Amino acid sequence: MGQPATALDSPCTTCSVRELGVCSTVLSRPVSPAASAAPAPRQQHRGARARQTFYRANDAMDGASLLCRGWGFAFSILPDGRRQILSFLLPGDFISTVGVLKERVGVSVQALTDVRYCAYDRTDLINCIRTDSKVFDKFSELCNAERDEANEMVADLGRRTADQRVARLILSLMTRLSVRKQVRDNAFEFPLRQQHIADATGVTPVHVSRVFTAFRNAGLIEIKGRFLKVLNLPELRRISNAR
Amino acid sequence: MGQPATALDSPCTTCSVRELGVCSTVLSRPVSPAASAAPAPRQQHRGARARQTFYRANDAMDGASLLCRGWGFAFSILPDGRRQILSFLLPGDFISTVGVLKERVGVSVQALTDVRYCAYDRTDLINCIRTDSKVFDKFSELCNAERDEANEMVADLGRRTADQRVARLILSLMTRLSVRKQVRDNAFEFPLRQQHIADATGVTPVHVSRVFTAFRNAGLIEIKGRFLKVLNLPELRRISNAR
DNA sequence: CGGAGTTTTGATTAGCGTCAAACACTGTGG
DNA sequence: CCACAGTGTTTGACGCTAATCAAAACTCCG
Repeated sequence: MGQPATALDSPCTTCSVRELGVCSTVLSRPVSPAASAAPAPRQQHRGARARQTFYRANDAMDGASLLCRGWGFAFSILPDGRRQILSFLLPGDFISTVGVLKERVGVSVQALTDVRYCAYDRTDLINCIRTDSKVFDKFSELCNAERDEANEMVADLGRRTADQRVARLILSLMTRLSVRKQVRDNAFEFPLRQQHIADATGVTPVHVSRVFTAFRNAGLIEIKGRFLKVLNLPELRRISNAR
Repeated sequence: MGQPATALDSPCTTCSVRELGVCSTVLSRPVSPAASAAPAPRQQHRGARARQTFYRANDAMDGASLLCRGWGFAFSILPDGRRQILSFLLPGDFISTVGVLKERVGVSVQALTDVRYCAYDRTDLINCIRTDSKVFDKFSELCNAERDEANEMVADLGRRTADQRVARLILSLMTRLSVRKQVRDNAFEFPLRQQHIADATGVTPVHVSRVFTAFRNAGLIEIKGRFLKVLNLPELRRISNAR
């Protein structure tokens, strides 16, 4: 509900340039020759404070958004009020890929840290996707990747133990951050509360604490400040696939 | 591995006409005037016997397929061999919507009953999607629906009890069949074995049996032959959302 | 230093898995 | 028509995973 601070509304110099990975680069600068007909979609930067829910399920989204800075997560709320986190969003991620195509989506999005995101004009964006075959391909690829992740998540929740799910979440975040060059020495920023992990892996916060304690005692991970360090990567990998 | 019987290879008169719902109609006959430039994608009908796995994870798919007749399911196999069913496929469903765009997908597809499906040429189909805005919209809509279902499934597996998941699966199938006019008097074809339900809901077959027994004893459902009848719809709905 | 949010720990219990055996259903060949 | 095999379902006994409840400890910030 609260308005983002003015500092967060200022232009974002990093967005659409390099750091966000391929998708934003492709979108902001049409790369194929045939694309000159389609101008880059109009964009507008916005910010949100940590803990702020900046998209609500079934609210009209005025545009398709790309996360520029900070972490977020997409979630849905069950009728009884419990929360299921569907995905964590890292810089460069679209806030729901298929949401690009649709005004109203059934998920909400909350900022985990202070974030900045870039809202593209939907019409422009769809136009761009349809006109530029490179963008079309890129976009299909993103849809596929998102679907693959959703399938992975279904398999995890349906078939794996709490230990495995937590291990896989850690590894999955590490891999994604690694692509973004944000892992050094097996350590990376980790702004998640145990409640978030619980809501993503389908267990209770209490049990997440026990799993973490077990992992720590086994010398697998170390958490200091808002950083997580993997101390025994092979073993964590083994656990994540075990059984 | 076995070749489908010749009867299954004969032309499918129902496909692409009416019964499959909007998607095939749109795809087989471009509806918007602007679409005359894009011919309907080439298509080829094929069949598979019940239990046959007719697409294997990461095999090259020669085309994007639409299920014409019979039931199937998409699944993935965990490293330890266990199976997670990702979705049940009913006549008119695309076999993985995003798979339309990609040659190799990470899921396998098996026939639940004898099936007939229609393989569209991928290049033609993508062309059609890009050229005809109605098809593009329809396709986006299908992607969105598929993503919504995946999200629902994540929430179910992460947050609901076995009773709820089974109830929701039954209701979800009933709703989808209802749209296809294949529900009469709250009863519908039900070719699933309890093993399938177990693999879809993330429980064991033994427990599925217990849930079914409980539902039967409570006068909620009745299973005869390969048909399922819902006897107390409001109560089944209540259970599916309870807690 | 106070207070809210978060994590840890312990005790108990519910839900579901595992194992094993019995039972039912269907189609096959004699 | 029956025997039999193969597949699928039901039932019981028991054990383990993770939920629940409750309290204490710890952290972060004002």
